[in-house]
Amino acid sequence: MSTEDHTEDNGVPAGVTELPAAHGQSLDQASAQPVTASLTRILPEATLARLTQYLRALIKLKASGELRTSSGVLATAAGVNPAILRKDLSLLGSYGTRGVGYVVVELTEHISKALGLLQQWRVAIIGAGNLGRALSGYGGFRSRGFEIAALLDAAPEVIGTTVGDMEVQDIADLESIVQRSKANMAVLSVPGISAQDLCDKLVDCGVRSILSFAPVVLNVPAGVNLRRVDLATELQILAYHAQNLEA
Amino acid sequence: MSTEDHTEDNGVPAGVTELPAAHGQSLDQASAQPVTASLTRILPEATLARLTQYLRALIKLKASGELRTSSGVLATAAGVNPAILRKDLSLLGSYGTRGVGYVVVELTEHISKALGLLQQWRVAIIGAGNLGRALSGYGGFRSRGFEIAALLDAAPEVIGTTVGDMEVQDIADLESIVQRSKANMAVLSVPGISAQDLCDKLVDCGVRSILSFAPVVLNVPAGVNLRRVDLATELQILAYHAQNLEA
DNA sequence: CACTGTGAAGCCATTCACAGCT
DNA sequence: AGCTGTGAATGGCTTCACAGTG
Repeated sequence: MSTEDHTEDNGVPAGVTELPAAHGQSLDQASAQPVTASLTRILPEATLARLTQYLRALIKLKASGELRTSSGVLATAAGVNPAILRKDLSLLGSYGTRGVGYVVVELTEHISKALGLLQQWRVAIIGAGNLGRALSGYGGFRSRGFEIAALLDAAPEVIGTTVGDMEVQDIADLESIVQRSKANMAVLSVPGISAQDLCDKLVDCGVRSILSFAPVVLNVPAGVNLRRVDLATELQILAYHAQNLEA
Repeated sequence: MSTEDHTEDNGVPAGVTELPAAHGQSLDQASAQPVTASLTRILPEATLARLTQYLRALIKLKASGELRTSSGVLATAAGVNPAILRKDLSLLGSYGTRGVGYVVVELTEHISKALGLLQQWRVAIIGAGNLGRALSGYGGFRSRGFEIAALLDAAPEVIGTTVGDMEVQDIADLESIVQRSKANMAVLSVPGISAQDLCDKLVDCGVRSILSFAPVVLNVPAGVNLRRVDLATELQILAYHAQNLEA
């Protein structure tokens, strides 16, 4: 219905974390890594953001028929420098061949596995305003293992309408809907004023990973992953740089 | 028309930068800062993100009638620790009073000034899909010095319709519209496939600050500010942490 | 010979702890 | 007495440069 909703592939970085996280393990860097070792240990946040970019770049390369690639090519495609790409990948294990490079499909799989994209994630979208609708129609999710499990809103005139192929359900039934739909992630695209309350409810019914677009500081118990994207913040940071560019 | 579009105040951090920027000045930390010194010198990206949070917290405090505050209170409201808040503020100058704290309105102004929010920014939104519409209706922008200057799209059935109080204009006329509307910032909420082309056009007609939601790596000449927010990346990072939380 | 994998160096950001004011 | 402002210490991430290897 319009130009947008960048349904395609490739893209880019983002947020500051927010994970009060108390990851169980304290040791990483175990001595032996017998290759293809399943558990990847803790990856730095910055590395994670870049891995998603490599993944996009790889998918593009595969689509254009490339079988192999190198840190130089991949780095350019992902907009980073080759050294850090190699360092990032080395944190996952040694999946390249010296003097040659990386096998596209192989590397794609290793990164997907490390990121946890081999399992299907079910996302409940809380708030069916424009942002919520944009998200529920965003092709980039479905194509990467994220299934929209439910779409909720509080406004009577919105509840019961359909967005894409999803019916908007009543936010009042959040707990039962989340349980029934087996959602294990949630996106909060609601006004700041209701965000904390809904966040608490999500946590109560077992959701441990939440992406919030609400412009408020949210408190979550340890063990819950919270990421926030703040649109006004983005523009403000841009304004700062714009101001400083002016002669 | 629904629950979302968090029109209110407070909110949170976000993105990884992307500024190939070749900021003129190399010196900062000049010796004397005669207070209220106009030019703030380069602020670290991480500090910028937090400053926007402090600003939100301050606006809330003001709204609830507080005249003064302290690093402890503000830090809690912004979700950071007091030490880094003080360090951040000290980069702007010494606007607090030892033993007392900060005057809310005064600090608000200093931060606004540092961020470049005292001038009016005019934002062209490129792409009037759900995301573009969500952004153009986002109250948090207008209330912070960001005026929506224009809303463009390519789809014939969308051009000419109104969104809020804005008429959607034809993206084919981008150059003239940007010039006439005096837009000095742009938001790209278009499909990845058209993003680079539109980005180039924006740069051509003088826009030097761009916030992109398109899931592609964009190339811009030095001197242009580009920030990117990638929704799929956010979920993927969350997936990683979710996977690692699972016992 | 080309390209990966990685120790070491360098840089940036956060935290600590306390001196300096009011 | 209390809270700011900041040097010093710490920790994490990035870049460098090269040894290792097919």
